[in-house]
Amino acid sequence: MDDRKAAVLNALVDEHIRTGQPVSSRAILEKTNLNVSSATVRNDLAALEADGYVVQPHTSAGRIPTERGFRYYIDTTDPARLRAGTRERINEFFMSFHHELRNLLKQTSELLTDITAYPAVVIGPGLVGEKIHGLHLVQLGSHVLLMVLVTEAGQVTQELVRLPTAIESHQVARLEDALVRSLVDRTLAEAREALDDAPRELPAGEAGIVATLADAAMRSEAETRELYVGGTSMLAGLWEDISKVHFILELLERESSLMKLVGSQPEGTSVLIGPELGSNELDLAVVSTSYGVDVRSSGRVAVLGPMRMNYRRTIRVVEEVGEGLTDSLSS
Amino acid sequence: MDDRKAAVLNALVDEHIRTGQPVSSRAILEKTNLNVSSATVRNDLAALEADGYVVQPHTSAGRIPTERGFRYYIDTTDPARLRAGTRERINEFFMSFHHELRNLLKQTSELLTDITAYPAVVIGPGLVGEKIHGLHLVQLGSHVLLMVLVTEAGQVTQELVRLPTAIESHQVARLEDALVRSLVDRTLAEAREALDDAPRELPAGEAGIVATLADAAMRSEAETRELYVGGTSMLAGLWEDISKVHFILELLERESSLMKLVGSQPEGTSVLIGPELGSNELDLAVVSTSYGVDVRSSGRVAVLGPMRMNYRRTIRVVEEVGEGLTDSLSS
DNA sequence: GCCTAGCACTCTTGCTTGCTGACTGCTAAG
DNA sequence: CTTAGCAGTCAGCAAGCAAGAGTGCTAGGC
Repeated sequence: MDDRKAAVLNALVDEHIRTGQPVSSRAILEKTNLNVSSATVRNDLAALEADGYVVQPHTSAGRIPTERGFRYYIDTTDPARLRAGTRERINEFFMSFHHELRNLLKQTSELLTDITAYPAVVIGPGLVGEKIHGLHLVQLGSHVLLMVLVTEAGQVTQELVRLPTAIESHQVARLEDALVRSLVDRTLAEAREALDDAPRELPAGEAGIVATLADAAMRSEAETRELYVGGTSMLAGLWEDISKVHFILELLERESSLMKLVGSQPEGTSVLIGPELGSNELDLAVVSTSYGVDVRSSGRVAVLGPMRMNYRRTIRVVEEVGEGLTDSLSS
Repeated sequence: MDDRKAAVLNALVDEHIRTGQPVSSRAILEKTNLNVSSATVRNDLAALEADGYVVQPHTSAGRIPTERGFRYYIDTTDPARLRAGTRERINEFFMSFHHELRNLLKQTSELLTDITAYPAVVIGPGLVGEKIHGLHLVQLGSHVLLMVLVTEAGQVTQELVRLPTAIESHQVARLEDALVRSLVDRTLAEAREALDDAPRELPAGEAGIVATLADAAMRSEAETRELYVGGTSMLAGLWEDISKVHFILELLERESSLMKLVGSQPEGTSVLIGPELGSNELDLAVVSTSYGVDVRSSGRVAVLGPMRMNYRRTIRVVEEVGEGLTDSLSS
């Protein structure tokens, strides 16, 4: 790949991203300052086509990049510098302090989507913690309790517990006491052992309930990462085909798919396109980066769009937002 | 409105819901067992049009219901009986116990969307509680703490607190103790008064931090209802026009709009269509019902779709699911 | 050996036209 | 009040046509 071919390819991808249309040899000529004729560009295009970087949708049309063409463009083009207004907007967002964690993350996804005009995903910080730090019981119905568990790292689960027998409200406080004494400041494994002692202090009827509650606590061990999706309405305009919109919406709904796409990337920034995302023939690109420094405060932010997304700008924005979030959570 | 006109109108709406197309006089004849000719039906249709129940998209087309026509249909038609398989599916869902509150609500919205094929919304239970029941501090960064607050009713907020000075990990436990002693088991108003006493026990540097943390606790008072939206991918197929899909997606993203549409309804089942939802000329219908018995465990479940939604079935499904959720949370 | 002007060829796109079929409204009679 | 019959209207579809955009190829120039 010589210099001119590279320039032609990058100009072509740039232009295709801008217009969404096949790009003609003349358009490339206008966008570059190569001192050659359109016929020369056409020769280069033919070579690029032979190498699999571009294709022609039909004989008398311009070229559009293949997935390989996009890949080359992404790997060789520098991220854009953001306009001062945009940088300022991001800085302001993270300057003004956000009080509620969930709100911060939700609004971060909205910030990303506002600036990039693509749907955005934020994966919440890990907050993985083995030890139980707090435990609270709330009675919802005669047979139903809500048990709120807080781990040492700040992870919260709200467990529902259905009791075999009705319970009086004055018993709830006593049960809570018993559970707090036997579970708090212990890992779940340790707690299980400690359990055998706890029931002895309680009336016979309540011993069984403690066991039920403790079982519920055990179950909550699984890490549940929180996911914040913003800007789904954007995608009505991004993909022409309504069936593609449907597909992407479905993807955004399935938390597991999103985690696989975004969550399983190595630390740092990554751009994945089309087939690299698993399913073939998928007009999708995902730009993501990690935030946070230790496992408690770290997660990922991501933006997704069609393959012809504005990578230069989007990558920059995602990185800036990732840094802002890092500062907010761990400085 | 005589009997035959009512029958004609209801048959027309039924058929329009089924096909989405304008309904001709002949089609109505085939769907009803009226012993009249199509010309008679045409006369009735002309009368219904004069009364504003139906309109003709163009001269030589059948009729489609107006918003008033839909309203009449909804108010006079009985909900459908569900197929045994569907009823069983709902029962099974609520029989198998769900351990995590957030999961239960999320999956309930998915159940609704699965059965009805429309997007669904679940508004979480109130869980409003004034008194602070638990408080936990977690250190995220040198200047950032995460404070988890649990109210008496089980409501959880995760407050981020930025400190003016760096903090050592051994101080966190002491701060937590101080806050627990002064805030737990008090309402936020009472806590504010109690605050003046707490700092005396602590080293000078930490007194200011306690004040900062207490301020954060005060701020979290605002009730934050949780919203679970499922089945957004459905709407790619429900509305023809992509700009409508865009509009509805936007609506589903704005929690405030959803709360206004769904949350502000009186207890029981309600069906709102088009203009009744605020903005005019809006092809939208919302079927919702309340669940739970007291303020702690009660919220709403809702389904939304185009005005030509299958009301008879949808109303039934929403009500059954609402009842199931009520049992799960408050029996 | 690389570049370029010129030209023939291809294929999409948009427009027009005409036709068919679906419904209605109206009229006059039962 | 109902109905048979008929004329009138309009959307939807397909075919045909012209214009325009863009390429590939060839032959000649540096």
